[in-house]
This record gives sequence, structure tokens and C-alpha cells, in this order.
Amino acid sequence: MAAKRSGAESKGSGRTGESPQSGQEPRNEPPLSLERIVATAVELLDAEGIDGLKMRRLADRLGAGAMSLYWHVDNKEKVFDLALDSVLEYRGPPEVDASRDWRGDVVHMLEDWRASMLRHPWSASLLPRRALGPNILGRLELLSKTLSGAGVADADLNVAIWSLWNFVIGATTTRANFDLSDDDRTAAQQRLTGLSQDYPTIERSRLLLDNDWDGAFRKGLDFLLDGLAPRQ
Amino acid sequence: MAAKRSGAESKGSGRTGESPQSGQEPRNEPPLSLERIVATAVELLDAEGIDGLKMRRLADRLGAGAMSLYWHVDNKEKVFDLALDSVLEYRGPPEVDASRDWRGDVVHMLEDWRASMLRHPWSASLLPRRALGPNILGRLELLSKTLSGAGVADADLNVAIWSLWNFVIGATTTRANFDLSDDDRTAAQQRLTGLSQDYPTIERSRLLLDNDWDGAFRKGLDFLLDGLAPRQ
DNA sequence: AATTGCATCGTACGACGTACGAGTCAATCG
DNA sequence: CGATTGACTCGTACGTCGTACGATGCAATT
Repeated sequence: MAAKRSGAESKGSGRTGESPQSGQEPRNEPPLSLERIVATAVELLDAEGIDGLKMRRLADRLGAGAMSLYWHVDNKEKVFDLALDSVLEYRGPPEVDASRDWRGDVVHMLEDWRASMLRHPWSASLLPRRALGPNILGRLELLSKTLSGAGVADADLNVAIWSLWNFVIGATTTRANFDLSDDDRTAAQQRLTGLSQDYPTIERSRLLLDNDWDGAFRKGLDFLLDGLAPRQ
Repeated sequence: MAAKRSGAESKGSGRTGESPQSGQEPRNEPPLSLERIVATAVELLDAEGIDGLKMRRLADRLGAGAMSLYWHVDNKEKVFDLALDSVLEYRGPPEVDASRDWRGDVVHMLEDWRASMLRHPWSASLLPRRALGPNILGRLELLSKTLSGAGVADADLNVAIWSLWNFVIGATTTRANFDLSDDDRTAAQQRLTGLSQDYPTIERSRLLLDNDWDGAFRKGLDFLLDGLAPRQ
């Protein structure tokens, strides 16, 4: 197991913040911390994509040496875990007091979930193969509670949650990986149009050409919710 | 662009199969070919997982030098693309002539899809971020045709297909990455039970503990299909 | 003044993807 | 028949990556 800390918080250590004056370079960087590392990792991932995250580059951005990161983090995998979960925070449905319709709450949370991931497209391809962090578990718990409160039987709860989870995961990963670049997109379109005699129905339904991802997500989600809890 | 071949077929080159007798090592390996490379890549992926596929190891298994692969394949990414698509072939629904119920056909194809991917767990995490190969497109085309023939309006076709796609992708990627190892699994369970006061509803619904993945998939799919095309 | 423990980082190692160019061999052509 | 060509193989080498290891600095404690 790891000897270092890797799990402790660094809060409350009461830095004076005056010391790093040795006289040479303009190093006003605050000291390293898990929070700063994770935040910068998210920046880097946003800017350079999933393959753009290298420990050396991350350290550069932090004004630190590459190996300094390893005091705060076990390895690169943990950086991914933390960055992913940090992006999936959720602050609950808009309403403060009694949430009137559970369906609206569910849709709100899932659309927010999707939006959060699409704001950081790398997160989509990461989520399915990473550990479940607290923010993810929090969302699942909220979803469970809402559905349960809406009258979904415990026996169906499991299936209902997994179905919604599957839908969100599938939709976001697909979406996030379909518009990586316009080049890819137009190339794929051309290739597909060239293949349209092989796949006529796909062509006709404009399956891969339609750009209304948001609408498709919402409509599909409605269909799924209809199936899970028929209205009346 | 690539200078080599990378897209041509190697069939019909009519090897005599007698030549490689130079007298030293027991090298009875057949010559390299795209097919052999892809098949061996699948073997290696099955055995060692997604991180276990290295070009040198792949070449070793093929009894070839590492750089020999690059004559047949542009780069490692292409190996992934080809391995993925090769695993997703589909031979149609069981019935030969008139397929009686479209719903049965859809379920059969999607369950087969899921089964194919779970037989090769690495494929699940690969699918969302790779190009669409012919076998994938073939399945989508079949799905389109079936749904369209079942009376789904062209306007809804897009949403319907994406919803089903999302469901399959989400279900398989999640499933494939949740039982990588028993160690991981029991560790996660313990961690979760320790956290059960934070997530009581998850705990109660046995969300992460229930092992009936197949049943959950089937039931969720039924719910979704109910929503997409209400029975009567 | 000496000790301790947190934190940083330079160096180095092994593994990886793959560019490059030399090599082999069968088929083709004069 | 020898020369040429083009399909195919592979050894070497380069640059980059994650990270093990140990030295170093520095603040708080003794």
C-alpha cells in the first residue's frame, strides 16, 4: 500500500504564505495541494484532451517539479479518478423546499449530469471505467431517493436506476466522442454518404447527421421514463 | 496519408506454403496478414486486457518482429478499431424467413450485442471512442430497418435508435468494468458498506450488490421498448 | 543545537510507439 | 538467364512516458 498520505486532507495546515522569498525567479505559486492538482488537471484535460494529460505537463502548469505531484497523489490513475469526480458535483434541483414533481427533478439532475460531462468531454470516456467517487454516488443516492419517493417499488428500483444510468452514460460518451473535431465529423459524414447504399435506412433517418443531440436526449429520456413509470 | 497498403485485402496471393525452410528454428508460423493480426490482437486483449496490448507483445504472439506489423496496419489505434469491429459481427435473428415479431428481433439483436461485448470486456470501453466499423453500422442499419418496419415514424426513428444504442453502450460498459477482478469487487463492496450511512437508499436497493445483470438488462430494455412503442 | 517529519525535485530506468532504412525473397521482364 | 521490381520483414534507434529512489530544504518541536 501507499506509504505517503493519499487520502488525507491538507486543509488547516495554516500556511503563513510569506516564506518562499529566496530571491530569484517570479515564483508566486501557492504551494501544491490536492485541490490545486485536481483543478489544474481538469484545466489541462479540457485544453488538451485525455491524452494531453501527462504528469510532467501537469507539474509544469503548477510550477512544480514532476515528482512533486507524487507526494499528493499515488499515481496518474488517481489523478483521473479525482478529476472525474470533481467535475460531477451536483447542487440539487432548483426548488428549495418541497419538490413538486419527481419527474422534473429526475430530468433536471440527469440533464445537469449530461451537461457537466459534455462541458468536459474527456469525463465521458473516463466515467465507465473508473471508481465511483462521492459525487457520483451522491447522484445515484439522490436518484434512488427520488424514484423511491415517487412510488417505484424497491424491486424495480434497481432496474430503474441502472436504466437511467445506462442512458446517461451511453448518451454522453457517444456525444462526447462524436464531435471531437470538425474534420473527423465531415470526414465521417462523407464516408457515410459514400456508403449510403449499404446503409439506406440509416441514411434516411439521418441518424448520424442530425445534430439535435439535446433534443434527442430529452426525448429519449422521456420515452424511458414513460416506460419506467407510465403516466397514470 | 499512409504510403503502405492499409486497406487492401491480402487474399488471393496464393502462397505455396513450402518456402520457409531455411533450417534453423521451428518456425511454422503462417505469414502475417491483417486477419491474423486482428485475431491475435483479440486473443491478447481477452487475455491481458486493454493495457496488455502492446505492439511488441502482439508481434511476439505472431512470431514476428514488432515492426512487421506496421506494414499491415497504420498504427496501434487501427489495431483497436479492427479488433473492436471484428468482435461485433452479427448473423441476424434466429428465424430464417418472415420474422414474426419485431420486438423479439430487436431484443435478440441487442442481447447478442451485449453478450458479444461482455465476452470481450475490453470492447465495451473501446466502443464509445472509436470509429464505427462495418459491423457496428450493420447492426444500426438492421435496427433501423426493424423499427421502421414496425411502424415507428421516421421522425421518432432517430431518437429510438439512439436510446437503444445508449442503453446498450451504458449497460455493457458499466457491466464490463464492474467485475474486472474479484479483489476490486469485494473491496468496492466493503468500501460501500462502510459508507452505507451516507447512501442509505443505494444500500437498501442493493444497487451495487445485486448480481443479476442479465435480468436487469432485459427488464430495463423492456421498459425502454414500452416507452418507445407502447404495446397497443 | 539537534531532531523530526512534511514537502520538493533531479536523476535515472525501463517500457512504450514507431521512424528509418537495410534486408529477404518471389515474380516479372529483358 | 541475369536484372529489376515490389511485397514483406525486421534490427536499431529515438523521443516520450510513468515513476522509483534518494538527496535536499525547511518549519516545528525538543
